[in-house]
Amino acid sequence: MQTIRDVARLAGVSVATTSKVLNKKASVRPKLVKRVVSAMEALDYHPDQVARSLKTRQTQTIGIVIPDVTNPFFTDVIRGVESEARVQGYSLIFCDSNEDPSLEQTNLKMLFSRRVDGVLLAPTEANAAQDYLTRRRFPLVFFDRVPPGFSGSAVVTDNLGAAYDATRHLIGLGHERIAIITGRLNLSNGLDRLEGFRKALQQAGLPLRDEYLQRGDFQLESGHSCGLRLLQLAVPPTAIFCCNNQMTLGLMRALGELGVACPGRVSVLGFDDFDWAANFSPRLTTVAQPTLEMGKQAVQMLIRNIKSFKERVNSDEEKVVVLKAELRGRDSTAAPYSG
Amino acid sequence: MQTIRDVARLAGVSVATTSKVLNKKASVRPKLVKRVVSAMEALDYHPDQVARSLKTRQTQTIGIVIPDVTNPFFTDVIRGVESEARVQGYSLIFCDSNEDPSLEQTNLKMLFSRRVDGVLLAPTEANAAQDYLTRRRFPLVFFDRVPPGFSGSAVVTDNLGAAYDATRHLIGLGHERIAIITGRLNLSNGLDRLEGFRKALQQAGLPLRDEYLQRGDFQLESGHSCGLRLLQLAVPPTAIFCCNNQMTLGLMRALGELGVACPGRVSVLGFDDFDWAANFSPRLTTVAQPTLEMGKQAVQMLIRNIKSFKERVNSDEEKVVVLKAELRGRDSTAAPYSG
DNA sequence: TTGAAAGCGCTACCAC
DNA sequence: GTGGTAGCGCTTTCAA
Repeated sequence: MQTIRDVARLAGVSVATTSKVLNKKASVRPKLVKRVVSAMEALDYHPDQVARSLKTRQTQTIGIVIPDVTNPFFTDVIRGVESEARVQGYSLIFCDSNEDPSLEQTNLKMLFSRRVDGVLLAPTEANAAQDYLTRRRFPLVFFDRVPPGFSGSAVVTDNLGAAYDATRHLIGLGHERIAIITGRLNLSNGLDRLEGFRKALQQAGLPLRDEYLQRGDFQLESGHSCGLRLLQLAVPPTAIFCCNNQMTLGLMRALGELGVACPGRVSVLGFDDFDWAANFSPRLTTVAQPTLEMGKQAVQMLIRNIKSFKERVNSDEEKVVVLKAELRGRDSTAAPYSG
Repeated sequence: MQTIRDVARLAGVSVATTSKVLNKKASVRPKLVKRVVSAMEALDYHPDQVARSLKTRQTQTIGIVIPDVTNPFFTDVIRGVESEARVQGYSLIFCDSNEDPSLEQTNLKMLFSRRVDGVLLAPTEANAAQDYLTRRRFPLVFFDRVPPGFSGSAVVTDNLGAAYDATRHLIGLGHERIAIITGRLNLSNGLDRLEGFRKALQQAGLPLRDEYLQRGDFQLESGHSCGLRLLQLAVPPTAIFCCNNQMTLGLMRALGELGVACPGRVSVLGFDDFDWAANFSPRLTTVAQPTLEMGKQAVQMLIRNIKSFKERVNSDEEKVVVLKAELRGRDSTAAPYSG
């Protein structure tokens, strides 16, 4: 492995000068620049980022912790994160917490030990990482979900508004027996979607029966079991609002097993859109979150935080960007069955 | 930020001893160990991995470069990679090459500069990274796909066998007019699937008409356009073998647009399985690759390579592990239409 | 404009 | 069993 000394020697200049050329900072005589550059090429020199990081106290690396790589929502966000990070000169250390708070904690510690400049986190628990933010005042941006009563930096979707609009869509179609399969209710994404649903029902003067509120956990299987329960009710709902993509898939399986037609017998409106939802059968009506945008904005906010952290400016650190979702009407929702 | 000196001072021992406790290597009196450990806790000390890496010349980090995070096949592999890497004490630097060879090159250079201990790569081009492998003799394991004539370390699916079995399935159903939508034909995954298809046809004495061989590029849109072309032929095929998931989705869209029933009018067999395929309508018959296994094995092989690289053992470095795929028969394939 | 040298936090060698 | 210290490759004073 070639070092900066090798380059300096070959170019016949000092290590200091070589470093200056490398970083294009101080002014160096063009003649020397040329010599150094060609020495670098001749030696196929790649500066050691590790050594550089040790000296400069920054790694140009950000960590990202998500609960499930397999969920298309998160991979769509990651796509935005990855490209924005690269453009800004940062690399990404990727961690999957598997929706496990203790693994999340482990990952966070690892990232911290690796001296990442900042962290992007979709937390699994109310206060797991909150800790790190406040105790260490470490650059940390939440995305997708935040703990209730959160104060800090985050990029999220307007879940309440999106759920409200989705429910209005169902009501507008004429549905009166509308059920919901919620996600976990410990964080804003689950909580706000339920809240928006409630608000729309209330405004329309529609009741929310206990048995129409099924608590899921954002995993496929809970969508399946909640769906089964809902569809086998004495008076089943004519429409179901399902709070994320994995559960929607589970719900559709339940429909299939029971031979319940959609949208013939029951309309389904799912939270989260992605390529395959548009070609599901029936083509799914969904709430599409601005995933790419969320990823990009989260990176940008994090980098701003990193900068102000470095300069000990604590002013602008706390804010939440709220992105709008979009309702994509397709074939899984229709007027209620009346026969 | 606390350093090892702070810990040493508080514990009343030397830096050397502290380091020994930290790395559990040399023997230290239990009494001192205790003092050091509690000093670490008191100071909330996190050893600086950057400094450690500089000294030890290893980062305990592996880089992974994939062509598309959004493709469920790759995210499934990543899941296996992530968990195995974590268990083995490695972190993951994640890069998306976006199927762009020059971006792949950039990513590789970045990883190299960051002194990752090794790289996992699903290449986009025949000889892009091959270079790095041979010139630098850097620990590198390919997965999913390798250049034709490849020699080196890799973990791949038995694409030829899987495609052969898939085609046999179609033939067994009674199909004689069988078409294929291929992927890009520059790497083993595209090449071998076509080859397996050809072999099965040939063995059955079935012809492969020119117009039944549609060249796609593994992207959704090519599946769509190839599908359209196939279905509008004067004598359309009764079955289509589609060489990856994204193209299968595109193909299903084409079927939908043209109102062609599946499996009524045409059977579809897609390469790559994942959660949503099983509930697509119709439920898709697919070839399921052992994605998790591929991820795990690739990591294990890479770590073996890293070890032997470190010890300058060049013996066992070149080998290819071939994993078996599994045909999952569902509803998108049936006997040909005969009316 | 250039270069000598200190030092980032850690490990590992070597002397005790 | 313990500790002093050189040095990993780099950046960054500071003096020339």
